[in-house]
Amino acid sequence: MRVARESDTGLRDRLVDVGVELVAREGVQALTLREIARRAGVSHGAPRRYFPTHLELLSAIARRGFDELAARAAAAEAGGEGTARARVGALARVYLEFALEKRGMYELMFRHDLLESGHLGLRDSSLPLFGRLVQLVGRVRPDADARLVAGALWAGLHGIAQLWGWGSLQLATGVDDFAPLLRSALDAHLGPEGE
Amino acid sequence: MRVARESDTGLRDRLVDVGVELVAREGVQALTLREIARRAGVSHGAPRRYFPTHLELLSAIARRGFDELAARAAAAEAGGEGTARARVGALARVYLEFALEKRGMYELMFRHDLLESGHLGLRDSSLPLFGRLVQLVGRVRPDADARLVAGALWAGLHGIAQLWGWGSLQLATGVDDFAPLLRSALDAHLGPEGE
DNA sequence: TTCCCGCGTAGACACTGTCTACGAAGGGGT
DNA sequence: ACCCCTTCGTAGACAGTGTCTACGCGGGAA
Repeated sequence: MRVARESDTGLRDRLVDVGVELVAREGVQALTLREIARRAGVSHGAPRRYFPTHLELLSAIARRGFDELAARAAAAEAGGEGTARARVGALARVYLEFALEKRGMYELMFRHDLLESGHLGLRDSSLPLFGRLVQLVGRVRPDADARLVAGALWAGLHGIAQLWGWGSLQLATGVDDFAPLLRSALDAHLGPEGE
Repeated sequence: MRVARESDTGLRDRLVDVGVELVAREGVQALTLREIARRAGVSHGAPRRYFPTHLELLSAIARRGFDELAARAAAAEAGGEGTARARVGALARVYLEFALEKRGMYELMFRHDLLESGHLGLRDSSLPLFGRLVQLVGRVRPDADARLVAGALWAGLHGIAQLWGWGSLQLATGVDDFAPLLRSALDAHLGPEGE
């Protein structure tokens, strides 16, 4: 049996670490199997023992992203007071900030062609998050179908993240800050701020 | 000089034709330079004379998508009567139907990493379309900043197209038809249907 | 005829992901 | 103490990719 020393993280985790670092620094297209192996200091065949396929390694990297997003959302909710409306706003802001701050990772997380078909991150991390959103939306707008409104709101956030992320919305709308767009989306789906 | 016979489309157009056909049939990942050349019946080096780089060929293919989307939108508007609200709804429906009917093409059109950095399609085809959307939105909601509302609405449509396109929204919301989501988004940004 | 030039061919190169055979290292059972 | 055996990483092959370069064919122009 192999004894695990304290600083011995194991190759599996090291590969994912390298991937997270790499996608943050150079983007999705840099996440080559061989490049990750190189930066981890092992041969190009080594990852195969832990990740039978390139997609599985990418999926493991993406899961880190989903986990961090969930953690950020949890942290935002931990400072617990405020109206439901304000909480949705905080959640949305966290979401957009994550997407725009960690662009490469966000892109990876939503590149379904690069991830295992199981939609890993969604079921494990995003669904609870979406459930929480539904819950809050239901409290803000008891009149409407909360899942529908939450779904449309999520789509709006995703669209803003994506389109803003590479400049289309700046070009189209002429604004240079995404906050007004976020406010517009929130007002639209939840009603104006003052309730 | 070379005489152009009637059935002689020229290799350049034939390559783009093959690409459009291929992306519709097999998806973005099938749009290999060599595969396109193969299906066009030429050697793998031939495309290079017309498209110095793979990205330029993909961009030419994507432009066809932008053009068709613009054409569909124009056709929808040609049947000219109806309130501004109804026109926005028609435009939105056209957009979503295009995105979900021609999934591969839509994916290509918004894969900025595969397109020339000039964002060709946007400036030439999408921007006029967006301008028209702004115009209509301004008529529906004279109170608000039309560009902001139109931007948020476009983001919502894009998000629905993307997330619905690979099943996330179905999974999250539990519905199996995107029409309610579209209606929810339209109602949110434009106010309920009955004006 | 002879030249030239547009157009496509064919091979090389570095790179990718996957597969397979191999070797080093170390603990457990006898 | 010895051997075996499992674990883990190495190294090479293979088919495929995008790009680059040298080459040849073929038809209009001089």
